[in-house]
Amino acid sequence: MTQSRPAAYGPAFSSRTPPAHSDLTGCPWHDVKSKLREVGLRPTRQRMALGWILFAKGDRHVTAEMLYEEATHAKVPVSLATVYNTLHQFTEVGLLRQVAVDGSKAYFDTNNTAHHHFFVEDENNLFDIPARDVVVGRAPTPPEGYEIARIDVVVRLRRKRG
Amino acid sequence: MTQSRPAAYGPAFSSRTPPAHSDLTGCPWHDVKSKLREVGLRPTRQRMALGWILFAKGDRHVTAEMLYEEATHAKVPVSLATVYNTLHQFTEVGLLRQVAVDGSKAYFDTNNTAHHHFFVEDENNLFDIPARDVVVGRAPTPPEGYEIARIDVVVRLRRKRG
DNA sequence: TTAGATGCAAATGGTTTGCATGCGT
DNA sequence: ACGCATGCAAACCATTTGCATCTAA
Repeated sequence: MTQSRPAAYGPAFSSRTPPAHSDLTGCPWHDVKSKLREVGLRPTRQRMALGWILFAKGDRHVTAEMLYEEATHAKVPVSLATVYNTLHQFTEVGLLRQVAVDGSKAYFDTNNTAHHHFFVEDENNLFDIPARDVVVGRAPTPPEGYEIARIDVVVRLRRKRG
Repeated sequence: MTQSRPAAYGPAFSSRTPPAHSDLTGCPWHDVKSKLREVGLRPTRQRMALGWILFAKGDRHVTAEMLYEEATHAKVPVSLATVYNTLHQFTEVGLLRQVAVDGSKAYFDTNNTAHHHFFVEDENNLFDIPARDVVVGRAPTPPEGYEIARIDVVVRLRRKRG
């Protein structure tokens, strides 16, 4: 659950945002700022910081509390309320996806492409299922008047005893 | 497993006085009592009542609050704490299954056979996906040291706009 | 009789909200 | 300067817990 510093930028990060200025190519700060601008959110200090933490390291699954602690550790002054606000705003504009696995707390996923999850209840650990391992065979027929908004698959795991 | 109740049972649930004897074979009161005995739970007044409400009408998806209100309406004196206790105990022994769809409240499903769900977010409506409409094609390979405990599929629906 | 069950109320924990102050444009 | 953004603390809500009182066996 602990996160290493966002100091080292993750590998794959630039899926969009053509590099504008040579020396800053691929710089998360830039990417985050563009990301925010693109979706119409003012790039404030805390949104930038949270966005940096969230998107600079590839796919992540965080809870509000986790993100708050990370930000605090990273010496970024943010209130928990703002973390919640930001997570929701990011979700609204499609930057994040909310995953319901544990009735008690909400997880947010930085990977908003179609994919599913593994969840280890005893460890409260949530992670992506490799895209190869397709799980959904065919979508069920929705009842009259409804259409499918999304299909969530959570494969719950337990430690193999032995 | 044994889910299909004899069905025909009036909605009216008069009082806490369980019909004591006579021709009660197949009567939910009986079934519930056996059910409880089988799993080693003492058939107390409130457990009987809650079990009756839950299992006498086929597949159901309830929240603690819903069950509490139903019981109250049915003139069954139960405290909310007991409803929670009972739901959890029933779940532990396999009489119920907990479904995580909405991060905020917990739903309990009386159908504990393998199946999945449709969930209409705007209506907070949860219901089973017909068994025919198999959704899971193949199970993903769990990571080393883990095994699959269960696979939950939630197909989120939205009203078809038209 | 006695372990287990229940009820109430207070405690918890995650999340939200109201409102005064701060900051990006 | 304007208006959204932020922080804090109080409010909220679903759920849990402590403890004294019942009750099924």
